[in-house]
Amino acid sequence: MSGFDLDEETLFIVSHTFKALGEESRIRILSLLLDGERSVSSIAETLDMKQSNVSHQLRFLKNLRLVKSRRDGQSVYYSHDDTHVIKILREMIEHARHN
Amino acid sequence: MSGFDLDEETLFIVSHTFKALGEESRIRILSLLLDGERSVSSIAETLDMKQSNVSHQLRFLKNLRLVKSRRDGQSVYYSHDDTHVIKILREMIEHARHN
DNA sequence: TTAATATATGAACAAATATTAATATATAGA
DNA sequence: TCTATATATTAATATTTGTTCATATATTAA
Repeated sequence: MSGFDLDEETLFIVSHTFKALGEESRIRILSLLLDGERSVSSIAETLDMKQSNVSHQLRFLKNLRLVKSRRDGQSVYYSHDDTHVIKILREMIEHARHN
Repeated sequence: MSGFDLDEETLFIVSHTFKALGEESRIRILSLLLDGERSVSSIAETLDMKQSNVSHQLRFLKNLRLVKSRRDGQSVYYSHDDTHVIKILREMIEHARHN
């Protein structure tokens, strides 16, 4: 009967979602997607990351339903899919700045 | 000129703070501290963790100023030192529950 | 000072994770 | 169909990170 009273499943989701936000490459991807949807290659080019790496990170984010994807022709466009988590990311960035 | 326009230092703080919240052992420590300050040995005993491990995790949290410490005799008592981050943790837990 | 207790630290190890390279799959157009 | 382009996947490697062990430091009491 202490603190948040966390059950195992909640603890699992919380820790994994924070892990998703705890890596610079993924933060930069999520940040980029604030401007709207982006193709994989566009993300890779803009952030100077390997295409396969971007794909891996996007899959990670998609598994947690933080982003969603849409295919149009040869390209696949990714965009945010969790406004609440994005709000939390924004809050943390504001918080980090005012330190 | 994309997304949050993140400078390196902000990116560093944000990613590390999320990392701090992204590990079950540290979430459990922070959760325990909601009830008030606790000594290292008390935390270790309650959470069934090694003393040295608790010490390491507390140092991690303290470096990010998420907790603070106070020595009283032989014991060192730790408590929260960042209400905003705790608020973010609470939000994420609520979010995880309503999924 | 010596012994006992609490905490911190450094090194070693193990496990998890990010990244890369190579390749497979899918789509579009010639 | 063949070629070009975009993305996904698998396996290998590299890096980071959590945990433990052994030990050092600090405090108190005898």
